[in-house]
Amino acid sequence: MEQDNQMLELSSAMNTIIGGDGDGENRELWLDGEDDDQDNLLLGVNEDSIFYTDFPSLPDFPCMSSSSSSSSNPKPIVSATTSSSAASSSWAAAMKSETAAAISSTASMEVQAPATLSDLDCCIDAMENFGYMDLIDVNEIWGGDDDPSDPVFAGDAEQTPAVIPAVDAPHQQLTFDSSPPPQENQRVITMAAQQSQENDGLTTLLQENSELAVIFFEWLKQNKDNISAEDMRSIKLRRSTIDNASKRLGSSKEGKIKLLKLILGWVEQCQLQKKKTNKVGGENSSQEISNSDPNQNPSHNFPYNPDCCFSTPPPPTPWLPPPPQETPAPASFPASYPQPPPMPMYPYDPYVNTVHHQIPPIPYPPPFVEYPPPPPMMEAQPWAAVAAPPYAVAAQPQFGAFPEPNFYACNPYQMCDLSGERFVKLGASATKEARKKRMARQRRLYSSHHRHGHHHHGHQIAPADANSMENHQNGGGDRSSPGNSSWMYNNVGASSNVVIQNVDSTQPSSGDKMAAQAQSSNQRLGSNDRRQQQQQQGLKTEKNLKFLLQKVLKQSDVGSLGRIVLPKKEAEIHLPELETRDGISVAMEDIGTSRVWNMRYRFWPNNKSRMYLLENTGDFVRLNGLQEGDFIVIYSDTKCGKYMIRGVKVRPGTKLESKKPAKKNARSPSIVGNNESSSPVQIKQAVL
DNA sequence: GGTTCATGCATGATT
DNA sequence: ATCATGCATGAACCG
Repeated sequence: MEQDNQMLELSSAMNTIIGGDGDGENRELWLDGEDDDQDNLLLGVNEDSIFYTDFPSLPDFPCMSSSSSSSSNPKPIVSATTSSSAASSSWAAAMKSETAAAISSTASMEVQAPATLSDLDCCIDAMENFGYMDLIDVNEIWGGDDDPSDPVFAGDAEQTPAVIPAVDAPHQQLTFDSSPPPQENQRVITMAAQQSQENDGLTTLLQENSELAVIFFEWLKQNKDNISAEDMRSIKLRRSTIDNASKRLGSSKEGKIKLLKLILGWVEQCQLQKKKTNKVGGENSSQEISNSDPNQNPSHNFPYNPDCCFSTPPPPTPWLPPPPQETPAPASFPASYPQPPPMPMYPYDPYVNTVHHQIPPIPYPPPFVEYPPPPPMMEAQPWAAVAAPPYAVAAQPQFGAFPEPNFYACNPYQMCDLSGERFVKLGASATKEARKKRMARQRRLYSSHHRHGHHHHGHQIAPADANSMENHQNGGGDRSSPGNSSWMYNNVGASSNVVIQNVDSTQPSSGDKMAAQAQSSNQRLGSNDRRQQQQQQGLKTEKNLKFLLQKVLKQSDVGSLGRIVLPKKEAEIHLPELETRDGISVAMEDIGTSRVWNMRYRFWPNNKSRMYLLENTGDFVRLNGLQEGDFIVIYSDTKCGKYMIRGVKVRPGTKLESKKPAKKNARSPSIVGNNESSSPVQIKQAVL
């Protein structure tokens, strides 16, 4: 509520500045009073700057570019374009020659303001999302409370001479809470005027109002480390600009205060941008790292990225997943694998072997995900090709499992645009350390694995542990997994090319040519289709899924028992070893619905053997409308380290059940043959 | 003969 | 009475 109120107030303030004509076609830009580029707006971003000193520049703020045509009340507010081209014609043109370059060359930026209330909303949403990242405190930025000292929203600012309190806090808000002594006031005015000499517009503005001077001076104090006197001399504001702004903002103190803050905020942005540019040009990204430290000054750490998500509006709500109704338990497979491949060095995979966290749902553009091809028969069978859900589907946000250190990188929305230069740097730098730690952890884990004979009772580990072990046998990016049964899609580099690797040593090598051909054909077809679909979508592959096992559902699997018997061999190979009959709980993400099912993987003693079961499958089966003859496929996501399950319905009329007697004792060899040949698992078993 | 696995059914818990 | 759990049985399959 409070935030809503503030949003309204802000919007109102913006309207005031804009002039409130509500005509999107008639938006006028000013500051220099000449720039017609309605997209170059200052206010919105600098609203932040008003609240935070040293706030990084936020060019191309989200809301603005998303703005839109649909808005009935577009509100471009202030424009301060200092991009190289515009500088010469507008803002920079007003500068004196020797100083103009200082800003124009370093402040190649566009600052935009929320154009509409909805855009503002969007901004806030985005900020809140970043708030998840602990990078900024939304409440602080937008004022969690009805803070009467809020410089923008406070209504009594004009009545109260502004004095900015201590400036120790790095991102302290400018607040007005008391009046300075008259002498001090005069001194401040003088100093401010001196600082702003050669700057007729700004000087005039400051001299006109002592309150502004105080604000200006305190701002200078706060930014003394970032903004030098030289910098200040570079601030050129034409008197006409001031006058123009005054018309919009009103000639009241409040209006002028707003204007001053906009100006100062803009200067900060420019200065910070300048510094960033210099440092980035330097080489090392250590500064970037430090700046990206969420534990540091949040206002510094706003994940600004020129190419960031803000250039693209967040996806519409259809992307939003339904709230998780199933509590997504962390994937918790004990790290125990019967035949771990030899492993000279535990490879790093940023997306695997990480502790899963439950996170709140965050809207983000779902990555375009390719799912590994089903085993041969799935696509070889005409019914499967039709009945199976598309392999390339838009994955929706998950609630259950995200890799710990790379969560942000895994989340396209929070990561904004992964191609964004700065974010790439930040992400790369930030993950370096995590990578080292992970590698060390993985080495420890792996060695521990061997020391304990693969008995990790109760140890929770992501399925990708095994995958990382397997998939990196051949080195860094090679995810082939010799000695293990799997088909993998490999996300190669950033090109989203998919490499299908059949590295299933347990597959029939020569005996089953039909299966092999079908498999090969399937992979080609599937790959091409997926690639094409992917290109159409223009999205990136985000996941590496490894096929683990498949099971044709029997009547007892889809019945009321809510349990599915898993093929023993595959279960023992691809799923963690179970020490106790109680097994382990495992979060299975339903690929079809994106729901995360908390299932239980366990076994029953059966004679001298075991019988493996997946329990709590009832809802999953019902939701997917699975029936006898349909099948499930279980994958592990090697990037995010979680299990994924897919229910595949067979084409109506060709269901296996029609070929299969209900009673096991009624099975006949011929029928059995038909039935089992439709199951890759059975094929394997038959061959093996 | 050994193994796998579908499912019948006994038992206990819950409503 | 119903449901959930888990064991036992036996058909099918394999070597």
